[in-house]
Amino acid sequence: MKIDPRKPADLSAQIAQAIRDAIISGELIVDERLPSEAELSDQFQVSRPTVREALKRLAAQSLIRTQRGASGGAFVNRISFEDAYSQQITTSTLLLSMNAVSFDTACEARFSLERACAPLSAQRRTSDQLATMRAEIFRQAQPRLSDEAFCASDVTFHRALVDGADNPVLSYQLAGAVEAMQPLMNMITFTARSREQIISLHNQIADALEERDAAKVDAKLVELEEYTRKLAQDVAQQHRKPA
Amino acid sequence: MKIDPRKPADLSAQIAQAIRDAIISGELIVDERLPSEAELSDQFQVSRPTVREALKRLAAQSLIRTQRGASGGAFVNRISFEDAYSQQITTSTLLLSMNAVSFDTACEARFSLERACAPLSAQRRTSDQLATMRAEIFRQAQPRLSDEAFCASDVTFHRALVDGADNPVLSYQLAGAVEAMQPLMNMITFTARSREQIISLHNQIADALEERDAAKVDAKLVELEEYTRKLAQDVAQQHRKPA
DNA sequence: AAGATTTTATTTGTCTGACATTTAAAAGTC
DNA sequence: GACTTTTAAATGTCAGACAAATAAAATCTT
Repeated sequence: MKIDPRKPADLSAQIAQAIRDAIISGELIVDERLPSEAELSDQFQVSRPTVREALKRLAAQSLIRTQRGASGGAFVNRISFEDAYSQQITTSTLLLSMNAVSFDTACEARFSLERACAPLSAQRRTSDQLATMRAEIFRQAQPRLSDEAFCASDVTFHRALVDGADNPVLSYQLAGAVEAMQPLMNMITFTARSREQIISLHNQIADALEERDAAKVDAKLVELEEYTRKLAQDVAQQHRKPA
Repeated sequence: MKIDPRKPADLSAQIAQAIRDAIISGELIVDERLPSEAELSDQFQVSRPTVREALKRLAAQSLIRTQRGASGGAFVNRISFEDAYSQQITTSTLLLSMNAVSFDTACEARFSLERACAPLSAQRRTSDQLATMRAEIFRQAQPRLSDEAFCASDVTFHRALVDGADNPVLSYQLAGAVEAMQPLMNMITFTARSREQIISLHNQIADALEERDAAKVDAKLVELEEYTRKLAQDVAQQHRKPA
């Protein structure tokens, strides 16, 4: 692990990159302890605060964890699916909100990915997952539910569907797409009529999963996508010419 | 933005989270300048190094960028698709390598997602993207190509397919899945026979895209997935009883 | 000798104060 | 008015110190 002090980039960024490369290449393995901050400052010929800034960068990416005390230090972290989820959700959410991604584009991506899970989910869904979906549908039918709570329940429903595929890699990839849509969905005002429609489709999706009918799940997801996009269009139109 | 100094977590982590929340909630908007490090240390009642560690954490997530000099400072960064790609690839790659995800699981996820793009790509692919795919197929046919280079070309081919869907959100999500598979794919030794088979399928996929035949693209992707999994199984079997 | 307690050493977390470097704006010069 | 110089503000880096946590070693007690 070497750095070039003449490079224009910040030393702490260079050091972080050097350690990151070592982790990715397998030179440093999971749970291995890095040299102490003092040793690293010697090794890279920089001060301790600079080393610390580098380590904090890596900690922010969940690449290392630190522990105080004797026999403490910085350890290479095994990135868990949990860690990866939350990072992905943060990034995806900001990516959509900051880059003026159209509702249609996001919606298309989300439903395309979700439909990719549908056949697997139809095969493998557990009764627990089906029960979760039914419970969320029940919650969605409560008339006093706020729009935000309705959307949150929608996310839970769809995550259960995705988890039904029983493939953690798929679940991880989808987490970003499904959750990142939520702020966009929150812009929609759901009328009693539109909620009824969505709940009906949710019920049909749950039915299809119960029957393990992949084609029907797919068809209903297509319907749901179309309906969702229509709702968004209505909102956009009302914005153009308000009452 | 407030922090609680009594909390067990590191101050720099708390400060980073407070600023992160402010960005996510929209309290801080893109290109807005954060207070200077000195001002932040006053505000949070901590020292400048602690503030700096917090800022480096945010910089590692591409949430802020910094600029030196007068009228410099830390600015809220617009997360680009580029930034998000590279972060996602790093995370996905480590996630797979560190968590003993089986080849089958990763492969299933990757092809499921890719098949989600196929119908859109069949509709929208440009002739440029088709040309890229043909060029990569040509490269793959070079007999002197190393296994690593063959895999790299494979990634380029499949990314072109995904980009054909003309949906940046989909491309972003897929980048992780496709690229993260590469280290796993690199474990496969491609014989002349298996390369021939893969190239043949690539050609048929390109043909199908040229004809805008979504069903055929899908079918060929299924074939390719099956063949890839078979190759991996052979490798695993050879490991069990080596020559 | 075994177990409980205290001490000690190590390591990260934090602070203070300083200097270097970069950069844009202000001041000065022709 | 255009160019040059100066200045001020901000981040980047350094050195040295102390605080706090923690595990291991040493000591004490029974």
